[in-house]
Amino acid sequence: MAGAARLNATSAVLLGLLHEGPLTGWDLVSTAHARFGDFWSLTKSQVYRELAAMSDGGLIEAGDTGPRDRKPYRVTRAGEAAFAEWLAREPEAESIRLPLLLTVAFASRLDRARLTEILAAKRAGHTGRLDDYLAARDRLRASADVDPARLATLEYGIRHERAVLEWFGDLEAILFPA
Amino acid sequence: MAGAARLNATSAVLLGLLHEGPLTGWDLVSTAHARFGDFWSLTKSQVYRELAAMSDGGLIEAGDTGPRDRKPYRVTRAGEAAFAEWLAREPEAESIRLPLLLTVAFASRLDRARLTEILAAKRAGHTGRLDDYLAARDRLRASADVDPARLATLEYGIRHERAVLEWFGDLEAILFPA
DNA sequence: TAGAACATGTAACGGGTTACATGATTTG
DNA sequence: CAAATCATGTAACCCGTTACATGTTCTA
Repeated sequence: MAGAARLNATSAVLLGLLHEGPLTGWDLVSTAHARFGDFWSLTKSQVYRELAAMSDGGLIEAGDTGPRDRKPYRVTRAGEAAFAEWLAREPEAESIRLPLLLTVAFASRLDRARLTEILAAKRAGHTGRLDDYLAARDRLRASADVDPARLATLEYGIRHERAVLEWFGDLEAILFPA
Repeated sequence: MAGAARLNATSAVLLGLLHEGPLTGWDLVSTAHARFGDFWSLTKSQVYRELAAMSDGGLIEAGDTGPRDRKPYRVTRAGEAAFAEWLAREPEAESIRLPLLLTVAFASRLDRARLTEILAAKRAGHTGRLDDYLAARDRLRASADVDPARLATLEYGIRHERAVLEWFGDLEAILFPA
């Protein structure tokens, strides 16, 4: 029965997507990547593993196998309950792991030219991502049915990237004061 | 010889700290927490595990055991080389995992009052963290020997927190357009 | 002298990543 | 008919977290 092992965030994401209709593992991978990839990554190994576990736990059920072994899953009542409980809980603290800041923290031990190179590359990456987010926002706003939740998460990305880019702008001045 | 298994970021952090002089596992835990905790967390289990592994790999060496079984480690030549190589590499992409954004992404399935509650709590947390960072920056600037690298990482935190707080300010308007 | 802080570690688990393995269907 | 894409999954590893286990030294 219910007491099922606490849902982890990755399964919860999958369960949440399945609330919109049956999907196969493959669909879940691509949908999750498109919708949440910017702030929650997952791999197909995880997806198939969690689907198997949730199926065992009675949170989802597989429907009839279609062409190419497509196996659509749908949420059960127990799954709906588990998801509702997960969604209403206090969200975990974000786990922060920023490899670039480690490099910066040890900047004094790094050749300055190499450091500049690394920073330029990272900066370009963030610029590109900001552009992507802005373009996505434009597209979203222009579309018929704007999904406010998607707009909200996109907006997070935009503000974050802008902040990071501002930081890059001041970084050399901070690291190498006159 | 060298070909030693690629250094992971957590060992690299420890190695980097050991470049400033011998430290015990205990010292490393507290120093790493103080210096990098804002963007790279680690636990003592990891520290003792990585110290053992690096010692096996010849990257560090234990000195004489002191009182309370204090066991100071120091970096070897091989360790210096491994760290230098690690530091000059292209930093990994940041792994992003923001549980709050999952909650926001599924906001439409969540009771609005509960959502507001969750957002308020998270927002307060970010406000507190920003205050901490600002205070730390003041202290750092006032100190005799300002460490530019520490200032740079702190500055990242400050800009990030400000951006997040701005986002919170607009969030309800985005999620619940008039 | 009791409790806090110091100090070391192990064991077990959870979950993210990568590599491996296989085959079906579509499309050019 | 070849190549790309679709589609499923397993195995092994790495590493972060939590709980467990033990003992020492300082300090109030």
